[in-house]
Amino acid sequence: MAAADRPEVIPLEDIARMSADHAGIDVLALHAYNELQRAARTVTAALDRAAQQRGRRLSVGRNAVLWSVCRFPDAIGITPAEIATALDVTRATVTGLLSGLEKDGLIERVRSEVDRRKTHIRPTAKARASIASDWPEMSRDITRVLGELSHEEKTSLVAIMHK
Amino acid sequence: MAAADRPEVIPLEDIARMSADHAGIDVLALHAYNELQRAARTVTAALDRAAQQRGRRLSVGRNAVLWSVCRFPDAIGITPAEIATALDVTRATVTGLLSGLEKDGLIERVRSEVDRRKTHIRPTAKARASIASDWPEMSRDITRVLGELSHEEKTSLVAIMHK
DNA sequence: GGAAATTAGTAAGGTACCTTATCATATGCA
DNA sequence: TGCATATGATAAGGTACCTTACTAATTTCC
Repeated sequence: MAAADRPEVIPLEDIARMSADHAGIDVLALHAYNELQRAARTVTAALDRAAQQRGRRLSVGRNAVLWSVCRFPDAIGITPAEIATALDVTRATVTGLLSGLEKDGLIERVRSEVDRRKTHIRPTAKARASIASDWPEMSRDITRVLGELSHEEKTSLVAIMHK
Repeated sequence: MAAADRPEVIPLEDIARMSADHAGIDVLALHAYNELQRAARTVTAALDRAAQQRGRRLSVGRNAVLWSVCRFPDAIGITPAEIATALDVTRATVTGLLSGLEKDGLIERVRSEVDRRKTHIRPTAKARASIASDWPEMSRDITRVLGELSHEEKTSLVAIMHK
């Protein structure tokens, strides 16, 4: 296959042509959907590649949970149900992800004194160390992968999370 | 759990606080990463839910392939290797996805006359019918899920696919 | 003509994620 | 006091995706 024959990853704007071909279809929306999925997959792959060299790599799910956990003041600790709400998955899913993190020694479960049904999740010292060593590189990788435009990036974020 | 205790899905901007807590870490980048993954998952779930009511639902992978196929003039037909390049997966993966689409009668494989190693992939009449009936609803769903801002949406797209 | 490269496909396997259904425990309220 | 509800955990399963390694056919280039 000659280089000239190879299509650009996304041909710049045959969106217009497709819109003409398929009247009544929001081609831009479909394009957005496909790009969103591809971006998510590609970034994950790039992160895996980068992380492989220095060993550890948190899965997407575990990273999301740890991220939720670390967004809160340690003194309190978020609960699994709250994480489930934030991530829009079932509590069962969160339980599984937390168990993985706990086995790795990254979080600890502390039964609530106030409401004994609840468990407060807190990052461990190991998690803090891990974060201190991994997140800077990870954020550097992400920044490199996502390229420029932390400005529009933020815009993008806000728009997407608005949904 | 009282409503007041429940954290917003994404607390508006404790990003600043996290940035202060974790010097040297691009918190915005990590946030972008997590949001990207969550958005991809949430949109997929929403689409599944919407599509379930009217039956058929193309998986993310098959949709991406069909999307690639339909971006090109029928007369020619894209090749599996080109799809693999566009989607950034191996040819084996594409073969599998194409086989699924072919079994469903949505694409056909046509051996190239020019280079007999190659196969040209073309959407079938059934695919055209399917597209005509499904894509409008799907794009409507996506538009609804992604909310407003086809303007910023496009910006978002361009930024992400720029990576 | 023959070695090297390319293409599509097959085989076999693995990972990560998520779900539903069910429980035991613990609260809250009428 | 007792019923409805919330919480976290467990069990059992399923789906989608992707990979590496290999083969057969074909083309390309020296």
